[in-house]
Amino acid sequence: MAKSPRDQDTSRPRQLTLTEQARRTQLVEVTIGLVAERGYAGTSLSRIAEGAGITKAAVLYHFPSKDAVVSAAHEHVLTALTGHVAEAVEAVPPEGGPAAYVRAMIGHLREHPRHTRMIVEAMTQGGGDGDYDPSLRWRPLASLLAAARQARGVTSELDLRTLAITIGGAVDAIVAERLADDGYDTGAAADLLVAMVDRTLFA
Amino acid sequence: MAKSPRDQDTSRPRQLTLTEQARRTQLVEVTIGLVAERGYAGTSLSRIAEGAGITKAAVLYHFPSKDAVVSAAHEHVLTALTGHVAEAVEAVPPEGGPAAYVRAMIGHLREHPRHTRMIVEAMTQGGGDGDYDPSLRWRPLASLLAAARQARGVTSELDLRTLAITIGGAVDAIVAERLADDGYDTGAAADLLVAMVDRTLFA
DNA sequence: GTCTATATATGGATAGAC
DNA sequence: GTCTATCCATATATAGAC
Repeated sequence: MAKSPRDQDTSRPRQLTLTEQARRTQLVEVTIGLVAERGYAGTSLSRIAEGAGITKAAVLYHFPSKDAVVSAAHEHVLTALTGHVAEAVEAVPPEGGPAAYVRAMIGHLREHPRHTRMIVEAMTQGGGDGDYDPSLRWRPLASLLAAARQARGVTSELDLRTLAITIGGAVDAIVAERLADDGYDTGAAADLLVAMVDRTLFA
Repeated sequence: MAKSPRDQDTSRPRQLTLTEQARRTQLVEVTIGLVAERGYAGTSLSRIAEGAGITKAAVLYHFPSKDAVVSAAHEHVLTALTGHVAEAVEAVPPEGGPAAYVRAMIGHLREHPRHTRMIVEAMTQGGGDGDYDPSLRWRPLASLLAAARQARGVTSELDLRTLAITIGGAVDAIVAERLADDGYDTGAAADLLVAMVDRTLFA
């Protein structure tokens, strides 16, 4: 039996061949698409194989299991999202951090609607990983909120955890609405959310 | 083969026997529990039957299909939630409607954590129904917001659709956080959310 | 009203040929 | 590197006995 690329010795990382890379990328893309339109439950090994034009066994040559394919897809969309948001936040002064965060999140998910479903599913079911830890999401944002307040010299009491959780949920809901209605103006929605947040944050 | 109770002539609705009622109720309860702890995907006919102490075939005697069981469970939790919230909203003057809505939603889901997962799953995958229509959720809330503003005589421009969507997402996120952390104070969270909403609504 | 037995489909995964 | 063939588990659902 041929050795799977995943089984290679990882101590001296080897360059994947171009075709291997292409296949893996293709499989990840197909998986993202399937999750987007049929949901996590409707994404089977058979359909992934079918979408890529190969057999189930061939898929399992490139990845050790179905969960590994889904995890790779999950990681891919998450990396893209966090990278985009981090870049946007770092490009503005601390006071503008929260606003940049909100606009980058909504903007990215609006531009990549196929990624959106994948991310949502990953949060509710832990798509391949163990359980999802919500604090991974709100803690970074809470830090951002604290930094913004400090930069403005605001010292009043405020539950930043709840504010961060609230913002996260609001972003999700706005993106979901956009998914259900192409005509929904996410820019205006982001503006309103930012206004609410800023008023609360700097009060 | 015995006639299923679901196959009866519906033109003259018949009283279900007590044992039938009890079984159906039990099956719905078991299903809610399963969805709560194993998710929608992990809720199979076998496990429902096992949980109720009967066989798969027996379950399919009381319901025409597995999806019918899940739909019934879904309907049950949704009816309980909307009933509770409607009652709370009607008990206060219009200006207090939005606050009552938020507190009732968070309070109910906090008191019935097993229902929560079921409702969330129903929204993301349409648990048995077709696709979920988000406007079914935000439209009633938007009306509530409009009524509150009118009662206070506020006439400024405000995107009530986005505000309603935002509130819904925030409530979901707060409830989810509570699910992940028993120590999270949902009362304080509701207070903060209500404060944010009222400030935006009556500005 | 509930069971046994069975039909049938689909899922993920493996062994070994080529 | 990909395929055929196969295995095994689990799923929903039905037919008919009791």
